[in-house]
Amino acid sequence: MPARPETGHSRRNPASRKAILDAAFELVAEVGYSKLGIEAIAARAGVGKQTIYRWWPSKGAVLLDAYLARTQGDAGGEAALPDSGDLRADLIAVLQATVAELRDPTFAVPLRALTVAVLEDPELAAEYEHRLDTPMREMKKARLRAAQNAGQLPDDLDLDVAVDLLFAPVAQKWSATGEPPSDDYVRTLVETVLDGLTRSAEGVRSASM
Amino acid sequence: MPARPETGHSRRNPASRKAILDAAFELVAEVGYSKLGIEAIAARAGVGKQTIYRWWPSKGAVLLDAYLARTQGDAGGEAALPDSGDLRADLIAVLQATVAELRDPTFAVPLRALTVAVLEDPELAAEYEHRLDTPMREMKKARLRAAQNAGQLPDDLDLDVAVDLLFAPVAQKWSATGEPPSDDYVRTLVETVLDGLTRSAEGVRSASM
Amino acid sequence: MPARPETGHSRRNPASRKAILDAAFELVAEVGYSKLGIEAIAARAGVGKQTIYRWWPSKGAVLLDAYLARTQGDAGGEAALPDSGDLRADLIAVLQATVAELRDPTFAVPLRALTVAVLEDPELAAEYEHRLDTPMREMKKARLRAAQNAGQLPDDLDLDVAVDLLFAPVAQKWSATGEPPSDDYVRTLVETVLDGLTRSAEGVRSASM
Amino acid sequence: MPARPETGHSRRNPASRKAILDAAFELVAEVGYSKLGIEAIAARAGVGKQTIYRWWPSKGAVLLDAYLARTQGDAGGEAALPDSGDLRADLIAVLQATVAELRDPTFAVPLRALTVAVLEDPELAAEYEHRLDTPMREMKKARLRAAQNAGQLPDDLDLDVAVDLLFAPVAQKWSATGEPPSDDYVRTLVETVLDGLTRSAEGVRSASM
DNA sequence: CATTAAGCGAGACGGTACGTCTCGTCTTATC
DNA sequence: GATAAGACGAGACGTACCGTCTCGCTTAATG
Repeated sequence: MPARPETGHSRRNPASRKAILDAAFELVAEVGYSKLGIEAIAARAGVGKQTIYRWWPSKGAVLLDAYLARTQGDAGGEAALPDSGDLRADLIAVLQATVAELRDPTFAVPLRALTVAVLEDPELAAEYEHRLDTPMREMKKARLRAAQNAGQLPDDLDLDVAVDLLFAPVAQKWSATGEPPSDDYVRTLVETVLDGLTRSAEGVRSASM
Repeated sequence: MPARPETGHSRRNPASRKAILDAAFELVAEVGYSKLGIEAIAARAGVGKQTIYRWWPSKGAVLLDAYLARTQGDAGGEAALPDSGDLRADLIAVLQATVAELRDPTFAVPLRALTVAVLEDPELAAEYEHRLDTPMREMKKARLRAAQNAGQLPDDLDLDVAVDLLFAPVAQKWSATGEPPSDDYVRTLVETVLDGLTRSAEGVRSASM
Repeated sequence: MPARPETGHSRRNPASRKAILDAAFELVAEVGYSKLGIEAIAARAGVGKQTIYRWWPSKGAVLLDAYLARTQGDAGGEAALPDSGDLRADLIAVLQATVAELRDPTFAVPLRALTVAVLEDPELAAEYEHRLDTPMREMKKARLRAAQNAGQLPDDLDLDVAVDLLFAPVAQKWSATGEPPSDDYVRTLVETVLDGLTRSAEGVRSASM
Repeated sequence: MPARPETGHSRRNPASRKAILDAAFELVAEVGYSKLGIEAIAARAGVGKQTIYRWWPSKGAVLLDAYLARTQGDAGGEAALPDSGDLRADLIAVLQATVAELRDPTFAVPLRALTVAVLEDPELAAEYEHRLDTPMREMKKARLRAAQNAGQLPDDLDLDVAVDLLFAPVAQKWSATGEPPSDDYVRTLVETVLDGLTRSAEGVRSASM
C-alpha cells in the first residue's frame, strides 16, 4: 500500500524499504499488533521515522506490505489449488494445509495483526481485499469451476457462497479462539458442505418441504 | 469480565459501574476501538480512572461488560430461535435478522470493537466465548436439534459444524468488509448449506466418488 | 498541633495517637519528607486514614507532634544549658553537642523534614516557633543572662541577636549542605562571636571610626 | 542544572528553554513549591512535558535555573559589594538591601521554594552551592578581605566564619518565620558582630578569662 | 562538473494517553 | 460515636509514542 505510485524513477532507497518490512514483520511476531510502534520499527530497521511516514500512511499499511513480501516473495501469484480429480480429497488437503499454516506462529501472529489492522481501517480493508483476499478467492473458485466442468458440481452453484462455506468457518474459529480447528473438524466440514445438512434425511425432507 | 467474583457484599458502587459501561458503549460507538481511552471513559462517566482500573483489567474487558449490559440487560438469557416447523424459513429469518442488526451502527460499531479486543487478548477471548459465543451457539444448536427430533436433519449431523456453516460466512464477510452480506446472499447461503454443494449432481457424484 | 483542643475528656484513642506518631517518625526517617504520605503512616500505624485526618490538619502537624514526642518525651521542658562559670567553654560545649546531634540521622532526618514542613506552611511555622523554637531560645538566653549577671557580658547586649549569632550559622550550614559544621568551626565561631571581628585591630578601628 | 553539558551545538530549542524557566518562576511565585507541578509548568510554557524531563532531572533543578536566569540574567557575575571605606556602614547597607529583597514576594517566594528544593535534594544542594552560594560568599569575602588589607580587620580572621556571622542570622530568621528581620535588627547585628559580645566588659573579661 | 534537490538517519518538539500513586472525603460494619 | 477498612472522584506523576519538524549528510539528476 504505497502512498505514492511507484511509477517513474523514485529515489526511494530499496534497502530501507526492505529493512522496514523485515523489521515490521519480525516485531509484530514478537510483540503483537497493539504494541507494534512506528518508532520501534524504525529503530530496528536502522531508519529514521520519517522514512516510514514518507512511504506508508499507517502501521497497518506497513504490515500489509510486510506480510505480502513474506508470503508472496517467491510465488508471483501463479499458485493454484491441487486438482487430482477428487474434489473432496483436494478440499480436505487444502484446508488441512491452511490450518497447518495457522498453527505456525511465524505466520499466524502477523496475519492476526493484519486482521486487526483491517478491522480498524476500512481503507486498508479495501487494499487487503484487492491484494490478498481476491487473488486467493479466485484460486479457490478456479478449483470449484474445474469441478463444475467435470460435472462434479452443479452449474448453477454460487461459487462465492461455496468458497465462503468451505473457508469462513476455519477463519472464524481461528479468529475467535486463536487456534485453528482440528483436522477432524476440517474433514467433517468438507463432507457436510458437499453433502448438505439434510443429506441422509431425504425421505423426511421430501415429505416436509 | 469482573476482576473479582461479585460474590459476597462488595463495596463496589453500582452507579459508578453503570456509568462506566454506558460511557464506554457510547464512546466506542463514536470514536472506534483504537481511539477509545480509559481516561475518556472515566471523564464521560464522571468517575476516577482508578475506579475503572480497580474493577477491570483492560478496556476490552470494560467493553465486553458494556456490550453484554446493552444486549442482554432485558432478556435474562431465556431467548430462543424461532421454530415455525419450517427449518429453511426459520434459518433465513434468523440470518436476515442478524445482518439487519449488523447494519445498525449502534450495535455494529461496538461489536466490531469487541471483535478487535478479542483478537488482541486471548484471556478476553475466553471470556467472550464463555459469556457471549457459547450461549448463542447453544441457542442455535437447540433449533437444529429440534429439527433433528422432527426428522428434518440426520441424527448424526455435527451440530457445531452446521452452526459454523450457517453463521461463519456472514460474520466473516462483515469482519472483512465492514458490511454484512445482502439478504439474497443469506438466502442462497441457507439453501446451499441445507442441500449441499453437490445437491443436483447425484449421477456424476456417484460415478466419480 | 492538634486540630481540636485536647481539653475535656475526648474519646480519642491514645494508643492510636502514639502509634501514628511513632509510625510518622520512623517513616520520615526512612523515606524523607517528600515521600512521606498519610496513607503510609496510617498503614504502618495500623490505623484508618480518617483517624489521622480527624486529629491533625496536615502531615507537617503530625510530624511536629511526632518530633516533640520523641525529643521531649522524657524531659518535661526543665532542661537548662550547662553553667560552669566559663561562658566560652560552655558555649563551645553546647554547640558541639548540637552538631553531634545533627550528625545522628535518627534525629537529623526528621528534623530536616520538619524544617521543610515549616518552610512550606506558615501556620505550622508559628506552632513550631511556639513549641520548639521559643523554649530553646529561652534556655539559651537564660545562660547568657547569667553571664550578664556575672559581669561577663555587657548589660545592654541584645540577647536575641547574641543567640542568633551563636546558633544560626550552625543551623544554616546544616540546612544548606546536609552536614553540620566541624568542631573546629564551632570553636572558631564562638571565639569570633565573643571577641568580635575587629578584636585585634583596635588601633585601626579607633583611627577610622 | 542542565542534565547535559551545553557544549557543542545541541539541538535544544532555546525558546522552549526560556519559556519553561519563565513559566516555572511565575508559577512558583503564584502557588508555592509544593503545588508547583511539571505539568503546570509545561502547560503554561506551551511545551510538552517531555521537553522538561529531557533537560532537567527534577522540578528543583528547573527552579534553580529559573532563579538564576532571573537574578543573574543581567549581571554576568561581575557584581561586587560596595566599598566606601567604612566597613560598618557598608555591611549595614548590604544587609538592609538583602532584607529589602526578602520583603519582595516576587523574589522571596521563589527563593523560599528553592530553599525547600535544596533541603530535599542533596544533588541540587551541591549545584546550588556551586552556582549561587559560593559566588555570593566570594563577593562577601572579597569585601572583608579589602577591610583586612586596609587594616580594619585582623589578618588571622576566619572570613568564612565572619560571613556566616553576618548573613546566617538574617537567612535563618527569614527561613523560620517567613519574614526577614527589621532594619534595626540588622544594625544591631552588624555592630554586635564587629565588636563582639564582650565588647564593653573588658575588665570583667580579663579578670575571669 | 558543479549544483541542487530529494531521500535519508537522527532526534527534538508539542501533544496525548498510559497505568500508578496519593490525596482528602465518604461510606460501611465493628466495637 | 470513634474506629479500621477501603471505595471513591480527582488529578499529578514520569513514561511511551504519536506525527511533525528541522538538522547535516549522502547521492543521483540536471543544467
